[in-house]
Amino acid sequence: MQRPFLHPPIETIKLESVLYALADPVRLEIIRRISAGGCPLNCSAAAPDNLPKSTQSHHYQILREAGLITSERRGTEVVNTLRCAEVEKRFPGVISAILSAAAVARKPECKS
Amino acid sequence: MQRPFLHPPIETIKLESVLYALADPVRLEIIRRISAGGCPLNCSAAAPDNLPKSTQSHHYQILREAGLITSERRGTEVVNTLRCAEVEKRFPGVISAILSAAAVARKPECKS
DNA sequence: TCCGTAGTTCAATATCATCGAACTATTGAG
DNA sequence: CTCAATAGTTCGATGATATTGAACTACGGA
Repeated sequence: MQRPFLHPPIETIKLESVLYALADPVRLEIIRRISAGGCPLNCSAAAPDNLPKSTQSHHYQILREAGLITSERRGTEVVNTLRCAEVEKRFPGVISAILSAAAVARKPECKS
Repeated sequence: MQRPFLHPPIETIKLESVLYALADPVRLEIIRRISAGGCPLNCSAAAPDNLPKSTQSHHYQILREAGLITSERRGTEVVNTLRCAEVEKRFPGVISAILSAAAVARKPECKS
């Protein structure tokens, strides 16, 4: 067993950390993909292709520590889930507005 | 005359840059203060006390380049104004949600 | 003209991000 | 059980960015 992932209690997460996590194009894209798919995604699926795995790991760690995702080991892979509802309750409107803006910024339409 | 400040056209500003600018505690506080006051503020007034001026300058530059404020020289001081309306039009809900969250995060109630 | 105020620029150091290489854990095949 | 493949993690080095003191610029007032 590897050392388990740590997920901060929702009431301890900081707005600055959430914004910081989402300020990176790669991380914003990860969150956007998980959100668009509507279901948990493993690390490789959510991250852009051709991105080194060590860099991916780093980004997932930051998203986790910011309180935006939970990560769970499922056999050989790690499944990541948005903590949307919790975050939305703590910082109302923040995530939803950012996700809408990110969706528009990408394409006129996306089957999402 | 010093070299004038550059303000990006609103349609060119990037969501990531906006989030990045607001992800820093100092910059978030600056924006919060200008917003709370409801009127333009000079650099020293909006930034936390005891922060070196060179650091302040740096933060204002980032806020400007992100498209969040306009800066204008008025005699010896620089007056900073939020571009809230424009930003809100470009990324609906983003700034307002973040400002609300920041206000709550600071104090139970703030006259804002 | 000289001084004080407000802010900028520069250069040095400290902090953080990226990525290849080596490693760990788990699953499935033989 | 052993071997190999898959999915991620950890480590170390390098490059980028933040912070800050010191020197500088610009303006307004005595």
